[in-house]
Amino acid sequence: MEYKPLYTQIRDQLVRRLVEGEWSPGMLIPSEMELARQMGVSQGTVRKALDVMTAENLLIRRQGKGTFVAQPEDSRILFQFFRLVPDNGQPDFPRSEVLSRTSSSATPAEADDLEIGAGDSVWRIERLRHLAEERILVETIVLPTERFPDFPEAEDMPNNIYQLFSARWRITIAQAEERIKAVAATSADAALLGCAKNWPLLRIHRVAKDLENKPVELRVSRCLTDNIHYAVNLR
Amino acid sequence: MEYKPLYTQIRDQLVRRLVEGEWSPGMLIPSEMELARQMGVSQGTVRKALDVMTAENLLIRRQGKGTFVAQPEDSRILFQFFRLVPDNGQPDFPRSEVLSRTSSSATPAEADDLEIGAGDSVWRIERLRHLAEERILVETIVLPTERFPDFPEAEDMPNNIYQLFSARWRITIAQAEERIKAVAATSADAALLGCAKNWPLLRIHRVAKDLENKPVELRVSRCLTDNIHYAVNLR
DNA sequence: CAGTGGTCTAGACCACAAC
DNA sequence: TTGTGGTCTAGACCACTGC
Repeated sequence: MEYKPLYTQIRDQLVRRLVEGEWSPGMLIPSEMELARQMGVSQGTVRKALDVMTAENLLIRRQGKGTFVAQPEDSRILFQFFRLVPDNGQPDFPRSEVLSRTSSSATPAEADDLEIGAGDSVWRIERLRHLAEERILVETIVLPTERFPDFPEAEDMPNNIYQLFSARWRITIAQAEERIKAVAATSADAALLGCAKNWPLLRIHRVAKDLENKPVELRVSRCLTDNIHYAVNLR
Repeated sequence: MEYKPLYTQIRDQLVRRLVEGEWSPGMLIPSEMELARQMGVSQGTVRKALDVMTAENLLIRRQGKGTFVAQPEDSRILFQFFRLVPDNGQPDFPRSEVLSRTSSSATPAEADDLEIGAGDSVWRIERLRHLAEERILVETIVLPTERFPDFPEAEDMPNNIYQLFSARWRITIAQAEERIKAVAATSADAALLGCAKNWPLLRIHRVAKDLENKPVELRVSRCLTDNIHYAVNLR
């Protein structure tokens, strides 16, 4: 019972040090040898823990240079959470236009997704996103007020909102679960996206989680997929 | 240039032995020690190769028992290529009803996806699939005749068509790429699915590839997502 | 009990980057 | 040249399985 290999214990200790802010995104962490000395295990065990964390996209290792904390700007993980690509052409990152930011209370469904109490205070952000001058999606982002104090005063929201989470609240998005459906455009969405009412849209319901696997963000996107698609690789 | 670590060379040799049918799905392969002796490397190098193949879902390892070739029926990989789950309730495997099987020639787009010549002969299968008595999707499967001789004489198609590929033509589906869009139901699809014309459907365009990464199957599914969704986990 | 994979260690050498 | 991660080896012990 409860048996955990040494390397996963080492991994958990290292994640703990990340969560507590000992190392920030982009920083060089100590070498394998140094960590092995600090933690009293062999270099091979540290290596296995680091390999696991690299597979989890938490670290980036460079031969000859060292091991670095991954950051949302790293090209390797830029598209980790953005799977919409043009049917013809290269993947590109969309620019965003904030339509509104309001404070309200969580619906029961939202509270369930975010694992907070029904009626708890949340921020609600509406964004319209463009890819190469085309409107491609409108999305609603719901954030628990408790995890994101002072949100309205935040500087202008960057394209990649997870950069802001990281820089301002030290929150790293490590994982997300998406549920995808096809839905008919509402009048409101149709007006924003410039399509006909009832036009088929891809609805992406995302719950994003932090390093400790606790839900941090709920996001529902409605996408026009006339010239783009959602790409998935099954292995 | 062209440098490949020893363990990837070992992995490639083992995949070769799989492709050539030395070991069949479900079979026990030799132990790490035995393979190390056969191939003239250390047990650790074999282990790394086996770990890679396990991560690729090609092998299943059981402590105390040995290493086995993965088979399409293994519960772990049953849902590897089927991501549609009910909004409420447990994942389940759909039953299938074949609507038609015909022989025709590949359109240019199909030929491109399958990496065959335009106009090459293909089989075309239409299926309607049900989940818990509900019609959930209609799909068109396109297979190159060259890879699947005698297809029409094949015994009744099982629910899981990849079992048939494996058992009858020794073809293992190792990977698939899916492109997802929202589309409006055509009259034909609406009639088959029992929904209104122009009702929003999830369109899944899949190219499935074998162990050597060559395209084997093209499949386009149109799904009713009123009570189910397509689940994705981003890490 | 013997045999398997799983973990852990220790040390060697290689490839790469920075100085 | 020095230090890093990447690969490879060899051997020890543990946990699980089946006899």
